[in-house]
Amino acid sequence: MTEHCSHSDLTSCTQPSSEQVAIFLQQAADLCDKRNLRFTRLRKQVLELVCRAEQPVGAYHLLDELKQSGRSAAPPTVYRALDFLLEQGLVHRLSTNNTYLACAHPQHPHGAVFLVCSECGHTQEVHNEGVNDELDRQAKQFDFAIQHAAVEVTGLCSRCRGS
Amino acid sequence: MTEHCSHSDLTSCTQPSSEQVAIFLQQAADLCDKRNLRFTRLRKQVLELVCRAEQPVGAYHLLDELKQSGRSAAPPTVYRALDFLLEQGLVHRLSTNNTYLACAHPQHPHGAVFLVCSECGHTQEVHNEGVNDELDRQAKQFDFAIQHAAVEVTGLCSRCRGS
DNA sequence: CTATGTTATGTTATAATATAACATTATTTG
DNA sequence: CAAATAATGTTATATTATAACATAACATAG
Ligand SMILES: [Zn+2]
Ligand SMILES: [Zn+2]
Ligand SMILES: [Zn+2]
Ligand SMILES: [Zn+2]
Repeated sequence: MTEHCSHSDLTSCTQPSSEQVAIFLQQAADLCDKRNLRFTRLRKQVLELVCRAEQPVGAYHLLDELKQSGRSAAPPTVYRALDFLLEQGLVHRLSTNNTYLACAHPQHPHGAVFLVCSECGHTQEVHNEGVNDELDRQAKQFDFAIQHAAVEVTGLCSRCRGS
Repeated sequence: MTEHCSHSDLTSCTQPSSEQVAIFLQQAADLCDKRNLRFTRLRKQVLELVCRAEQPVGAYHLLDELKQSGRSAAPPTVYRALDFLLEQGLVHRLSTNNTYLACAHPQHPHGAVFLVCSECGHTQEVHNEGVNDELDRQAKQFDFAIQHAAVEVTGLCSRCRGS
């Protein structure tokens, strides 16, 4: 049904093993190669930081990490890298809390639903065709051409409810 | 099916007639009364500005308008009023473009879908039970307790596509 | 392998959005 | 009225993001 994806067992790229991160970065490199785009050291570094984060991270958090790594970095450094990664579908941006997270399935474009815990920040990326179909239907009814759907659900994860 | 609502003919409170605005403000006053909350002059003024706006407006735009009206105003002035109106369900906040718009159906709480034109800014509030049901189902599957769902669809309205 | 154009990054400054903290005023309640 | 509570005023600052221009790295043609 979908093409092979090393992350097919994951609903999110957060908290992956080192090996999973390595595979993810290689996939990103391949994808950029295929599109004749440069997967530069900076872009790779930012993607790795996003990928290794336990939760979606803010741009200035990434900036701090870049600086700590010894690299010269200012806000445009990280925002430009993030913009590139967003355009290529390698990361998502959560507008409800201004954070970024690695995409669980960068191979194919998709509308995603994010379940964002307001307590611990843990965020689950899920792909829900029912929601997408319903939004498509709704858009058609209003003669509206969808460019991007941000579906961000805030609430409490099971762990934070202790249940 | 739903209780009476003077806005039942509207999918959004933007671009209403003066009379519709007046009715809306009266409803807001009644609602605050019922909840034993103060619908102060500032809160009323901010709600009216949001309601009269042709499109969702930013906080600093509202701030400018407040200043122009002669009132002493600083950022907290408008953010506090907006926070109150948000809590009471009288306005919505769009996190994708940091704007605020009057709620089309403040009488009953609801999950809403917003169709936001990226060209002209025109925004349609629609209530889609299919989306809500699907999100509820998805949340249950992950044992996730929804607090708020932000469903913001960016795209081009029919007018901006010239079709 | 240079010259030249293009893409990416460095750097400084600033814009846009939002909140903290504390003083003052208005409103409610006893 | 006095005391408590709620709302607003005021100043400063935090957070998020972009503009503008300089430099460096890379690609491609001659
Ligand atoms: Zn994704
Ligand atoms: Zn949690
Ligand atoms: Zn509404
Ligand atoms: Zn439009």
